[in-house]
Amino acid sequence: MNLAAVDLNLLVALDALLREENVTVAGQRVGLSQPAMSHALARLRELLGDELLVRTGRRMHRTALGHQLMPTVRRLISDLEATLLSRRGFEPSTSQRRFRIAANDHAGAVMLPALFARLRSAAPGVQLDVLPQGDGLPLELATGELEGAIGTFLDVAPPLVDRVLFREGFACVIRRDHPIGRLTLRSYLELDHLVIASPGYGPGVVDFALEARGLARRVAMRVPHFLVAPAIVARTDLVLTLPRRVLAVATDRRLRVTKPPIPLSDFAVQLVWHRRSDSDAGATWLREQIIACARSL
DNA sequence: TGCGACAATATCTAGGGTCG
DNA sequence: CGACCCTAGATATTGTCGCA
Repeated sequence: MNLAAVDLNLLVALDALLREENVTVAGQRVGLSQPAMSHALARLRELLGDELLVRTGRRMHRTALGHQLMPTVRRLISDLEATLLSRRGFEPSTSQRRFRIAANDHAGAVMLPALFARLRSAAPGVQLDVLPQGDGLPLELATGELEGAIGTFLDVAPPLVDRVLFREGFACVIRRDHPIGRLTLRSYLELDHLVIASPGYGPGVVDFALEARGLARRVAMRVPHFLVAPAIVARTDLVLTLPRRVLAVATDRRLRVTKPPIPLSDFAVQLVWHRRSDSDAGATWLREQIIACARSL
């Protein structure tokens, strides 16, 4: 294949097609109409001698080759983006760039209000997309899909880089008119617990601390997001152990906040990024904003 | 069976390259 | 510099599939 004879714009179309598995959406993503994208797909099929996407009912699915090409194509596109963006530099006041970061519930609620205010003031044109943390986080960072991730990460290894934004401790919460008096270790174990089953923080630390003393708590309910948890505690006899800073954003007058009746080690909230984005002036600027924001917490 | 969603196709247009 | 050609993208339309 003669590379000079290949329209490298097709690489952009291929990237969008493989990621979206949808011709219409892929077209919207790169600013083409559906027929134009369909035409690009036809040219790619001709060029590569493979269907790349096959229709199954109403959906399109990647072929084996499509699946195999996807990470390579993504890496090529994102390397190109990073190269061009870093050469251009980054001007916050005029930038229209869209940044994407992942954040868990806790980090998001604690960091995002201040971060967004900071971005709005310094860079009114930039857009910030915050996505949930999925299993594919390392790949998303490596391919430039995400500029960074905020949360608790136990094993960060090169080429990923991390920086501790702040350390977080725990508090216990029960409803203000709860019949139980002081929250002692004994009453803590007698009560039913509400657990926030969000990965990366909280429950694990509590359970390990209890287990080290040969104790265990009784979990009556699990919720995926901590923002609903205080409202549930306010109307039930459940006890909730949660990161302390959460209470600053989810305050409820019906709640009584106490110290946990057992010592719980605090945990780090980190910013993680891929080394490749060190050469991306915009991503570097965004990281500086996040770090400055954490410092002001 | 009709409708909506989405991919593919037909046809037209505009922009860029080549050549005389 | 103008005529011509090629190609990508747009609009309009058709085909296919799933669902109520």
